[in-house]
Amino acid sequence: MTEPEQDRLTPRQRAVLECALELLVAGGERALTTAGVARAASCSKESLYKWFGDRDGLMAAMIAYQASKVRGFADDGAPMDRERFCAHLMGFAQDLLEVLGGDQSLALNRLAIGQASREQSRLGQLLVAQGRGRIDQSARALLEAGRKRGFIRYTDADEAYRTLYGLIVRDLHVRMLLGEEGARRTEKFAALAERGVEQFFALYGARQKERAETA
Amino acid sequence: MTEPEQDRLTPRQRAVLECALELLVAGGERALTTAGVARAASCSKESLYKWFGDRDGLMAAMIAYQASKVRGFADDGAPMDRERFCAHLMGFAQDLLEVLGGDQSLALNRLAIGQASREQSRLGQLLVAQGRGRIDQSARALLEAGRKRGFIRYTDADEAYRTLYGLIVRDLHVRMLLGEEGARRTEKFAALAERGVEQFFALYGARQKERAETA
DNA sequence: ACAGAACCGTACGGTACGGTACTGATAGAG
DNA sequence: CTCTATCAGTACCGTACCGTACGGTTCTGT
Repeated sequence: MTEPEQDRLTPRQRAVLECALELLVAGGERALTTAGVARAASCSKESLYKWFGDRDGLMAAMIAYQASKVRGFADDGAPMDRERFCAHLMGFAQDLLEVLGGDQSLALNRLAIGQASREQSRLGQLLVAQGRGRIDQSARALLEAGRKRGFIRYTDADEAYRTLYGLIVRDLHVRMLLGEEGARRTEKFAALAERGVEQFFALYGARQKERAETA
Repeated sequence: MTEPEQDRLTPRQRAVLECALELLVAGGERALTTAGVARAASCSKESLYKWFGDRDGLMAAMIAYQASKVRGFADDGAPMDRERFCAHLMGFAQDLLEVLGGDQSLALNRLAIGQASREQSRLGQLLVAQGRGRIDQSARALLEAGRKRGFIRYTDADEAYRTLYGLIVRDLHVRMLLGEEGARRTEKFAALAERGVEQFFALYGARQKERAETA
């Protein structure tokens, strides 16, 4: 838990998880069989059970492994004008859309959602905590950096972030999860990101006077 | 297709679909077996296959049937002041959250998302078209009624509606689909709806002068 | 009353998968 | 060289489920 999941895995195990992810992306949960993973990764089923316990353990390891790839934004305290802050927000928005619309993210979210009804399975919690948690933290740091410099105003950081998220993503994530064809037009992500950030500034942007004070 | 799905179904068949929905809600897709549905609904498997073709046909019928329950808003041209329009929007927002957070909606969305990877299955498309289509149409009618009366302004109705949706739902739908505990606090839906509508007015509300002109 | 259809309950074939056990190969240590 | 630990590959078992078939029962129209 405390140490990164990657350090607990040998390179061989990581390669196996990569193969499992490819399988999941290609064919959904039905294709994620223990025999199929073993065959695709050229390892024995016995090793799978030795390393990951059971099929649920394998799926959990896949989620944790994939989440460990996500890297975030950290406020380095460097000077940043309003242009750069806006560009950072736009970059975050586009990254968010591209992550959510990525093959592996969609496949893992579908997997976790499909398992959400089973009471004993905690894949959903795991995905939210490991995957989304990092993105959220990154975005919160970015918002806080903008607030400290007077570009935006809010009292509740969580509220502001969720609004930003809603303005960027809207119902696109669920539509992509449902497999709607028109939802994954990645070439439109930039325009969607720009509009979302504009609307966010309209709601949370500091006024001219306040901006002038801090400038 | 053209006629409502309810008319194509006998009361017996609707009762069977209700039982199947209960089963799905209780235990997820794993619990939705043909034998289980037959046992729960006190009908034979043979009848299931006679009525719905196969298991996929049964699931599609469940989605269409559930979608046929949704009723929408129709602009009757009645006089409506700004207060009533705002109340209508709030009602829509809260209804939306309650529908999306309902047991049966979550179960069916999980089912459709779980099947989304299978190429030949079109449950996702069906759910979007049948279920969400009605909600969208209702909301668009409501927004257009408000625009005609000068309470809100927009050029792209679709864009405005998607913004409203994003401000209301944010990432709540996916979090509920993933089974996150804190996401389904239904007692907070009213507050969420109010905040979303307020922010929507901040973005799309007509200005005082324009409102005065049309009053 | 009676024929035919619809239907319930159950049983069965075929298939697929999760998990376990076994065998042989390989590589490093002493 | 030998011993040991690890792992790939395979065979196997129990279970679950889809789809079909069949006997018996209820409903319906004449």
